[in-house]
Amino acid sequence: MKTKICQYLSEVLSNVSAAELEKLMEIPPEEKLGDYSLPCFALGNKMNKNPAMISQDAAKALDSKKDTLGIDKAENVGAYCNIFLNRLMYTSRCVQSLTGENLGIPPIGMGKTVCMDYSSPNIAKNFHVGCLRTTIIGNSLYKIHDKLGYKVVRINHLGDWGTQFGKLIVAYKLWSSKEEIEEKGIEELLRIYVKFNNEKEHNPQLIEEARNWFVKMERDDAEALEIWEWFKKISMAEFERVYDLLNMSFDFYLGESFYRDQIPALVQDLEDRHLLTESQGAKVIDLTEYNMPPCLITKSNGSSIYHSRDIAAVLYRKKTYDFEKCLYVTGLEQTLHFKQVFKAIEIMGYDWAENLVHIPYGLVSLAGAKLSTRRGNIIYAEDILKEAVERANIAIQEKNPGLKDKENIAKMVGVGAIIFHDLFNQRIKNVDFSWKDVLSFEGATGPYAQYTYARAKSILRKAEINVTEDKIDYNTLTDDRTFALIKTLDRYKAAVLSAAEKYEPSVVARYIISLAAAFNKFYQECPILHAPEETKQARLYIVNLVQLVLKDACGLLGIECPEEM
RNA sequence: GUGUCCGUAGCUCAGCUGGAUAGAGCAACGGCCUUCUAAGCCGUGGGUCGGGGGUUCGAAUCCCUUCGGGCACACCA
Repeated sequence: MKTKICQYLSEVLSNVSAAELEKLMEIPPEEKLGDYSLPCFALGNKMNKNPAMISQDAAKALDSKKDTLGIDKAENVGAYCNIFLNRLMYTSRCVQSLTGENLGIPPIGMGKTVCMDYSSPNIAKNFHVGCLRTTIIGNSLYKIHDKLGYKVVRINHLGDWGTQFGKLIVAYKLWSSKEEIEEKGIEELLRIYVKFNNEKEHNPQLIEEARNWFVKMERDDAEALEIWEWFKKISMAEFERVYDLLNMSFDFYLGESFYRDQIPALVQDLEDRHLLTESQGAKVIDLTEYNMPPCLITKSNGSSIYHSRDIAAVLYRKKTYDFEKCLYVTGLEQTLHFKQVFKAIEIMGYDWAENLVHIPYGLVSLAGAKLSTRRGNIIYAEDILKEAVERANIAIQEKNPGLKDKENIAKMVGVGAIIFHDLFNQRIKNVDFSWKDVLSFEGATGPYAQYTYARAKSILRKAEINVTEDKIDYNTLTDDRTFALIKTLDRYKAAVLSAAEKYEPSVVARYIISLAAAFNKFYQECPILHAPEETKQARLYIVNLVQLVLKDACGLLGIECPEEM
């Protein structure tokens, strides 16, 4: 509709293309100013004419063609040409689009592969709030890309290689035992890891031993690898519990260790390309001409480091999956790291370096202080999720004690609240963790969206009829509330596309809230089951669309919607 | 110090590819359950968009500068 209007206007107004007009066209701040508006100020210069006159001409021209363009009226206010859409035409077009394939969302990613590296927790450390963010954001971006037709390869790049395992081995030998670790699991691993970090302050020799153990690991020392495998197994069990709670999964668990045998070839390759320089015994890629610190490839003791492992990993992924894009969802603090890695790929001569995208998110703090395992300033993902489910249980007990399948619904609601809370704000924002905020079920929250869905579903159940699109009398859908709701439904496609373009799930989360709010207003003012037959059928059809879009959109965030709550 | 991100209502944030009186949610206060789930809806109060310049017909939005805060700056990941 908008396109048609702009096309026509470009014919009437001289010297402006339809595309330019479409870019200028905006949605007025207030409903009574119309559905679309064309500010003509910028056209003034271009056409060497008074903007108000242009606007007047545009309005006049549109008015004369209103039937074919699907508008009710166009009026000139100042230098704005305000356009009021014909609600009948707009509504039917929008409803038809949503009735079509995939809720009208275009498969722009068809035939393209995207690799995603996210979650990637560190072995031997608990899965905490920070890990929760990359997991939830990454999962949502996966769902969004999947929706758009991309083939997504989800890779959990576990932090399962590196000097920290040398530290753990040293700590294990000094302060723990097989029995203690078998008994207490990850808690014990964490205890000795913390102890190591405290002890090394006054005993620098420890860190040297740890590095040596890591060198042994890289040389396939049997004892070292056996201990490492064991620690990894213990950690994975905990991670799996969290992923199960979240109902999230991966295509591959390919941790850093997976690439260890590819490092020598990488070093040789870099050597051949004359990109490596020796610096203090280490091999580095010098990046001073790009205004960056050097990119470390091997340490002075010969062992690999996260830069080299990330480079090896992306080369492997390109070779194996031939990705269109490779996305990395990690904390903001790793920005420089990825800039270096991407630059290294670029100067190795790979033009696909520009398709590597770091998707950073802000830091999580607690009571204003940095999260720190050592100071006990830490919150575990599992605890948050369980607490939220517990709160949801209590809420159900209060609000709907007769509900069936309470346990499952409490899980959906509690986990939904956590996921939504993590996705509602732009990912770049730092968050200070607050139990009160995270466990809120009112206002702009996951449970609000789920509740709205349940309300819609409840109506459809009670209606006991199935309305088809051809039965709708669009004349019954032209009131302000309903029209506002339909206009909101119409924004779904744009929201999904924008979220994908910006790698920003919050766009979808915000959209969900606006749709839920529009529906709840509609619900309040427009009776559905008690409306006259024609109106009832048409409204039921809209309720059905709302329900479909809500569920679909929540799905893009990784949130499940219960049929009742 | 260098780089980078953030600064909008009491709190948490939208808006930032420039446009009409700056929007939500929470918190506060006041209404609405004999009608489709009150985890809802309606209303009231609350803002020199960190400060200062500049560009523009027009700046929360773009540029410069300044202040405040976060993060990063090779042998941890």
